[in-house]
Amino acid sequence: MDNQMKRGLLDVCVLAAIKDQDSYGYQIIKDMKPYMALSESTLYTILKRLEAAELLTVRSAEHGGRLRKYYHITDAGRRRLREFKVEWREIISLYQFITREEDDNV
Amino acid sequence: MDNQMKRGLLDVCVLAAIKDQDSYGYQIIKDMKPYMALSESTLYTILKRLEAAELLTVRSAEHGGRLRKYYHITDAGRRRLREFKVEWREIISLYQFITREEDDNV
DNA sequence: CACAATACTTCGTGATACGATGTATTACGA
DNA sequence: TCGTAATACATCGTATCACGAAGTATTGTG
Repeated sequence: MDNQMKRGLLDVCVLAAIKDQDSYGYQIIKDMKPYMALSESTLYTILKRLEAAELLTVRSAEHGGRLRKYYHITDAGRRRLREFKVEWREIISLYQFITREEDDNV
Repeated sequence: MDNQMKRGLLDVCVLAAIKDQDSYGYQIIKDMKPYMALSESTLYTILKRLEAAELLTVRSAEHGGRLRKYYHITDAGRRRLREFKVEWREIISLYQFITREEDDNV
C-alpha cells in the first residue's frame, strides 16, 4: 500500500489490533501483516504516540525470561475507534468524488 | 477530517479535480472544499509534486489581465486514478480489520 | 559455538501538510 | 477616490511522521 495512504490508518489499526486482547509489539506486527506491513521502528513510534495520547496503557511482563510490554486499550482508545467510523463516512464521500464519472467515457 | 487521514487521498483528489476539465489553483480549492479543506500552500506543493511526477502539465494563460496557471491531467495521471481504485480494495480490507467485531459487545 | 528468531530501542533522514507572509491585480462599496 | 476584499500564485520555516539501519539482549536450534 502507498506510504501516504497508510498514515491516517496506522494509529487506528494498531488500536484495533489490541482492542480484543492485550498484545505486544512483535505480535501486533504479525497480526497486522496480512492487512498492512509495518516495520518495528514504525510500530514502536506509534505505540509511544498512542500511549502519550492515553489511548492505550503499557504493562511490562516477563514471558519466558524475556521482557514483554503488553499494550492495553483505554476507554479513550475505544472512543477513538468509534470516531473513526464517523470519519470513514467523509472518506467515502471523498472516494466518490475521486472516482465519479462525468464525461470520463466520452 | 483528520490531518493524517487526508495524506494519501490528497494527490488523487487533486488529480480528480482536474480530470474532467483543466483547472487552476483557486478553482481547485473551491471545488474540493465540500469534500476536503486544503490551504493554498498545501495545494501548490501538491501541484508541483504532481507536475514533477508528470501526472499533470501546466500552461499559463491570461485571464482578465491576471495570470492563471491551468493544470491538465496526463495519461499517467489518469492511470494513477485507475491504480487508486485498486488500492482502495486494500483500504477496504483494512477498514474491515479495524471495525471487525469479535467480543466487542460481550 | 554459530545463527536464527524473538523483543524492544535509538538515531537519522526524507517526505510532507500547513501557517505565515508576501506580491500583484481586479472588483466594489463608502 | 480610497480602502478593502477577493483573486491568484509563491516562498519559508516548522512540526509531524514512517522507516531503514543499527544496536542490545535473550532463547532456541543445528
